[in-house]
Amino acid sequence: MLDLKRIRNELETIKAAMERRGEAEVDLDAVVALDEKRRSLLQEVEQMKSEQNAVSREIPRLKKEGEDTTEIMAKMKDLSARIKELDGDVAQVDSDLYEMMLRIPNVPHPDVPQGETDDDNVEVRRWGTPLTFEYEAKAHWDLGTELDLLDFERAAKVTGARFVLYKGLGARLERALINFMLDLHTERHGYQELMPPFMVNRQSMTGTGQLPKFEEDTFRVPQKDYFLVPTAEVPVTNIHRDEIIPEESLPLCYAAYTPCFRSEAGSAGRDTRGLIRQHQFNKVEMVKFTTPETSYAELESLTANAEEVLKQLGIPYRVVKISTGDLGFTAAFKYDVEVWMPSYNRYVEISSCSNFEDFQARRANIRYRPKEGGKVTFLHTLNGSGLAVGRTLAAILENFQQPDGSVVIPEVLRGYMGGVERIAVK
RNA sequence: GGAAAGGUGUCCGAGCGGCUUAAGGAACUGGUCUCGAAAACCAGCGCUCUCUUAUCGGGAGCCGUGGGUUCAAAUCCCACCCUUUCCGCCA
Repeated sequence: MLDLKRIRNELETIKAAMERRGEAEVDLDAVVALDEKRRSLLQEVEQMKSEQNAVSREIPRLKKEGEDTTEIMAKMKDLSARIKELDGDVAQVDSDLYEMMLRIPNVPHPDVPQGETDDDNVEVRRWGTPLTFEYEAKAHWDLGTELDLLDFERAAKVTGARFVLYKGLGARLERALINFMLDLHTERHGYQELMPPFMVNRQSMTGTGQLPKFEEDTFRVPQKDYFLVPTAEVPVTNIHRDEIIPEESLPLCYAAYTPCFRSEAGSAGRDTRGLIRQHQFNKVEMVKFTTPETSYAELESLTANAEEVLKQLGIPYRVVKISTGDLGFTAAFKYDVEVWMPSYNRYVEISSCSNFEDFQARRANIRYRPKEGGKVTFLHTLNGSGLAVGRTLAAILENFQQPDGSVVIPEVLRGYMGGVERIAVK
């Protein structure tokens, strides 16, 4: 959520920012008009309340002195009724304004490249060299099926489309990746491991920005109005909702594994084969809470932490700066890490590392108390995948496939795989 | 699912219609004392909105959430949420 005062005072700047995002539906003039209406109502009703309070303070004294208060009481009853009426109007305006504010996206950082789609994202660096195959490289869904690691058909029978059943060494490899990533981030990168609830309430989903705008992308549990987590970002960011954190404790760095559930509404027909786009997938997520001054430096290290996973695995990747058209609702700035995927013959997103600045902190009311006695202030939140596990497994199958149809296991994973060095057709 | 107790500021905790402008601690920030520190003492110290604004200052609201009663609600009533304990069920 943006700062209403900022919209009021820097209207043209914010308008330009929405323009940059290509957000035509955001009606900032309506927000400003409603804000003005709210403040004029407030002035009126607060003046009345002030009078009510003053008179109410007098009543006990008058009674004590034996004065007749029936006339005053009658007047105050009238005033009280008018206050109640106006309070109702204020509440209505407040809630309308809040609903509008919840649907306004974040202001992009000035360094975000201008663009309309992901084609306008800007590559910032590459690591590793994509392999050239002497033969036709197989896609991970074929490799996974042939090696009996992945079973899409039976997953469809058990549940439906866009689910997968991991089998044998496939399940083992998925689990090995989760453990490897968590160990790397907790032991080497200084994150605290968390295992949060996999369902969250509506307030949490609103706090991180999935709601109210993107409810159709979620899986909802109707009995309790809970939501299956679309990413660990939601439960982990919300653990500090409505809290004030001493600056000495910052930055707070958490790493968490969760399955992620997404309905992928509007993605019909895209990436229908394989592990790339599933209703349920595993992910290790990194989340940081920082001061405003350090958040961009922390974003660099967060991104480096995600990249380190791929460096250790030995999979070629690149990092791109996301353009305004591809930025996403909540982010002020975002890097994507993309792995080389031979079957796609291009780089595919495997991690998004975002700085939300104070956008989520405002929604979720997460603040910090400055060391030097300053005013309690909204902190900055960041997060990034470290990494999407299913896509990592897919990248391993494709990048480490051998001419005989087997797949070599990256060295760093072998300890997690009971020493298995290669998965071959039985 | 049933029963009981409870949710108060950064933390602990009192208050249960108008002597509350939310007591009292703790923490924190100044100051006194000290060679220095600790202790002690003195003072300051909540959040949100709003008016006026360079500041100072004024007003309103905030005691789990939302309604209601009343001239007046932390306090009374209703609904809901959460926590703890006990019972039931259960991996």
